[in-house]
Amino acid sequence: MPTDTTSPGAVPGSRALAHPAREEIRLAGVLHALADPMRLRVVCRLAAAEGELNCADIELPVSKSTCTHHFRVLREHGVIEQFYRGTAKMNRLRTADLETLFPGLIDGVLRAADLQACRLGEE
Amino acid sequence: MPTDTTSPGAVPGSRALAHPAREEIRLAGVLHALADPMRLRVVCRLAAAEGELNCADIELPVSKSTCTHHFRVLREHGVIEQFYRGTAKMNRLRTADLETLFPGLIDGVLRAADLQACRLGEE
DNA sequence: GCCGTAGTACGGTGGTTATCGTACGAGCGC
DNA sequence: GCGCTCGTACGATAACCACCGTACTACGGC
Repeated sequence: MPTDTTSPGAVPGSRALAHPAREEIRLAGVLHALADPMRLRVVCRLAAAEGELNCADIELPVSKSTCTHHFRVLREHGVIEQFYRGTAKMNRLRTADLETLFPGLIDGVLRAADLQACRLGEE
Repeated sequence: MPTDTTSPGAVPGSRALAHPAREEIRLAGVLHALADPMRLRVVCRLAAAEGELNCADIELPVSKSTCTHHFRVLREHGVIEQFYRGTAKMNRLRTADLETLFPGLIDGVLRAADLQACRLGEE
């Protein structure tokens, strides 16, 4: 059932990554993926960047392997899309899919995250 | 730091339940609380009821003790408010608090849950 | 071909969670 | 008081999760 696509932007010949198809994305899964401060931060950065971002560009205060883990959770629950470009792994929010399935949800979460960051002395 | 209140509507003499104060509620906690199908269902029911609901009125396909557990998670993360009335335990969404902290968030989640329920041949 | 950089895979650890069953406590009605 | 209903507390279990380190693979440049 997992549908993988060699995403547009991926260099041909790169290994493919499994992504859930749009109709396989579940609300509970998305909420679970967002319910972790580390992952929430990733999503905020991606949203702010409005495009694709290298894994390494989003510095997290955890080890490389934990980092890989969080990105995988986000991908497997349909929140982000990942593909390889050379040695780098690029990440992009699945804005269109999420907006179609759950209109306004991600925006709401991002706004809430911003508000909370302000309330608690930034960061 | 946990602030408990004998909620308005509680019968005096009832045991009190600990609730987080508004400023203690965290986005990640709320998302975590919502990231479970069982709890999501509870929240939807409460929202539809637009008022307080008995624990037993929200039938869940799990045992009584598991039920207690889920309600506690929702309360401890600031999503619902609970108080005793006689032998019954009443539940109410903390709509005002959540709307102040994260405007639009709960509505977004509820709308998303509705849409998904429709998409997957209802419930 | 060799090296560096980016990320993965694997195995492990400690903590949390969802679930249950059984035994108990608190009010209500008779 | 007695029994009913509603919910709790406790103990157990199995699954899962966040995190780590180490060993590995893939690609690009020299």
